[in-house]
Amino acid sequence: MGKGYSEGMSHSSPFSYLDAAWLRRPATVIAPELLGCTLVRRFSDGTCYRGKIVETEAYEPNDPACHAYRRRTLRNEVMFGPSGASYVYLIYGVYHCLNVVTDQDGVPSAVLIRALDLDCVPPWIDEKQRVKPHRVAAGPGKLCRSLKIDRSLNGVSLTVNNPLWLEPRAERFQTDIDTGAIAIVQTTRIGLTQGVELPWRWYIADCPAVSKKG
DNA sequence: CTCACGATTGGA
DNA sequence: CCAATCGTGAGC
Repeated sequence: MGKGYSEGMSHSSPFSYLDAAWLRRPATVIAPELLGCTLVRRFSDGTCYRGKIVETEAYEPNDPACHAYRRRTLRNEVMFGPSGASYVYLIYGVYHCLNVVTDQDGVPSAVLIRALDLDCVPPWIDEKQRVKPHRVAAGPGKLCRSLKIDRSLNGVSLTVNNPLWLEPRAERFQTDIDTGAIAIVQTTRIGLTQGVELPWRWYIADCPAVSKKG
């Protein structure tokens, strides 16, 4: 079995990242493949925080739960654009959610990043959250809060040294997937009122950083 | 132009 | 179980 990540990476390590070509496929294909990959958050001072993606959901055209289901609007604009951009929106007037825009230009689709296993807890995280470090980014809203992701990052290109980008699976993680040492679970999405039956949520089994339910 | 509601979360 | 909190967009 091959690595599965040679395509779409602009260069070999250490500066490789998941580029627009790699992301130019259906969200339901990308979502499970993003598990084990790394989300990097880079601040203007150069500081970077990394988190392993442990839970994702796919949103596609003709999917009633997709923000772009009805029509193109100001908010969902970026979902209609080319792959490799971020789609960040405000939910319940309180939290932000981060998506990765996927598929061909003109095909509105995205993968929601629902949970991360952070490499370290950022200093601005309050004492209360620190008690359970691997729960700090367990959930799409918490994830954005932990990495200071808001709508100012909507539509940014996910390329190295930008505020956000994605890095491929570590070799060890891929091996563990191939041997079955690590299992991926597929189930229905969370918190929806439409498209509830579609099994488009994926997460790493037995991972403490995965958001509740399922 | 209005207003009901949401891909959530944490506290009662 | 329920409130917080506000941008969005469907419908009038």
